[in-house]
Amino acid sequence: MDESEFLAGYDPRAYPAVAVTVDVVALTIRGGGLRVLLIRRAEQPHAGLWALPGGFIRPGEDLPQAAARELAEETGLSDRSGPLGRIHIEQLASYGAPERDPRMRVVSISYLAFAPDLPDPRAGSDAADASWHPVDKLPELAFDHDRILAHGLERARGKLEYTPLATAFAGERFTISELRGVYETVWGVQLHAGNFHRKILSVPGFVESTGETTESGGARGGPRAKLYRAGDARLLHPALLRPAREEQIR
Amino acid sequence: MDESEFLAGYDPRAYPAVAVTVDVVALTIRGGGLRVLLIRRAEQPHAGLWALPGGFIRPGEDLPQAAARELAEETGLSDRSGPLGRIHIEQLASYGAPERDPRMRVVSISYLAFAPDLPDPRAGSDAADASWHPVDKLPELAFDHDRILAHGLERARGKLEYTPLATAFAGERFTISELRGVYETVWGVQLHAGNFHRKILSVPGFVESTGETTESGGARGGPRAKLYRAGDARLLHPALLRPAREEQIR
DNA sequence: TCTGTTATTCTCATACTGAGTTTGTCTCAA
DNA sequence: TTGAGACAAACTCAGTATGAGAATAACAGA
Repeated sequence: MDESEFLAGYDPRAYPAVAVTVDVVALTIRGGGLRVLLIRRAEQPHAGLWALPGGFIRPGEDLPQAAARELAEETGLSDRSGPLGRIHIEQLASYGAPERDPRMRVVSISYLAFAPDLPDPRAGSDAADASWHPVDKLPELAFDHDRILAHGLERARGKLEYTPLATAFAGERFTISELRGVYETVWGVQLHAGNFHRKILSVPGFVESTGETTESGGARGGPRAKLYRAGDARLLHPALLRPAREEQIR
Repeated sequence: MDESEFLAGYDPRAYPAVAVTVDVVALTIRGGGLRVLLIRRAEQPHAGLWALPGGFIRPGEDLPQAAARELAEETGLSDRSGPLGRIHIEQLASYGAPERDPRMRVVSISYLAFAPDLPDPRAGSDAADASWHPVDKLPELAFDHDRILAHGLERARGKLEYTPLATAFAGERFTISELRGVYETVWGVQLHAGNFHRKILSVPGFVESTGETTESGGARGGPRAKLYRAGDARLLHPALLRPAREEQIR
């Protein structure tokens, strides 16, 4: 049955109401680890549990717009100005299992956001509490948000392979080592510094030199590092592949 | 605002109704080309235009289930039995621009389906007409279905690179050349037969030999080809990359 | 000044890819 | 029956990419 034929022949209000929400998996790197923005639920069901920020879409509001608004409400930053201007947001997936919310039919469209070290979230009027949680030490999550988050993490890890997304986690200017830190943090593996360095500089358009170096060497020694900024590539070619794990192939 | 806090505090029925539909981009290979299943709209708006099969989700029905049902209704085949048992269905993306349907707010969750040469669709009671259209010679489509279809095609092309999806377009048993034909059709490029052959056999778990060969040589000559079936790999490693196009990198 | 750290560059063996060639089987038409 | 062309399969070879390790040099801190 075609959607519009349905609409022409039936009154949707005669069907049980369907609520459409957006949920945002917002990732940043803080304190040396990958973290996700969670809010603590104030109301039933699942009151007291942590959940992804999200909410009902508003009339006249597009989906990506709703996701940006939800994120802005939690971080206190506007999408238009300030550091949030560099935030990357993309659609992740949709979840609509009939019983995922015990009260009514809720279809949730999830978005994935990446950004360099964001400020502490402010608990809005609608959230009891909000904070950045290390993804490797998560509390129990409300609804099916653990599944959504797992999906977001896997998407983020995959996207580092063939897009310059890692630069979105770094500052405006960064060193190759900082970029390597992003990969190591998100992938949770150690990379060979020399090979990584060679690879980054050999992928066309990934990074471009600023001609500058850091003000001083590293905290524990070492020479000053050259500074780079993000290049103009939208895809990395050849891709920067994770070390293959046999278990994910079969 | 969290979805459930919203729900606890507000009556969703007080908001304008939101309709949730699924739309299916069903792809198959027929007549030497890649084709998509389209139905001709019988009702306004866009009556007479072609559209992707889809429809309203039903109470108690999960999203993938709704997509499978819509596809089954158009093809006349059940997902549980027959050739449709081998169909691959995955979620594509969601579309919810406020004005994408002129009558009311409609959020559509699109699904992508691949299958070997499917039978002719039967026009259901709800569709004026249904048929497989070559993707390189499309009619004008209703709503934003051109965008959804373009997204589906790009996803399909990408998935051939790192998953054994191509085998879902081939029959139960196939030759390396047939598999190469799938890649050439979906990607729209010519591949080097020798290199392709070497590559397919070198990727662990992509295909496994049946020990058999075709009954006779090709229509225009050539030796009998060995027959293979799909292997147990879920990811291809190393991946089978498309020839890089500069324009998609920058 | 000495020691340990780290950025950057090299080396070298192995793996993968693109392009072309070789061998032998098969269909079709003269 | 035979020759031409088609095609599966395997091979060659040069160019490129990757993994592992080592070398070099700049720098922090003791």
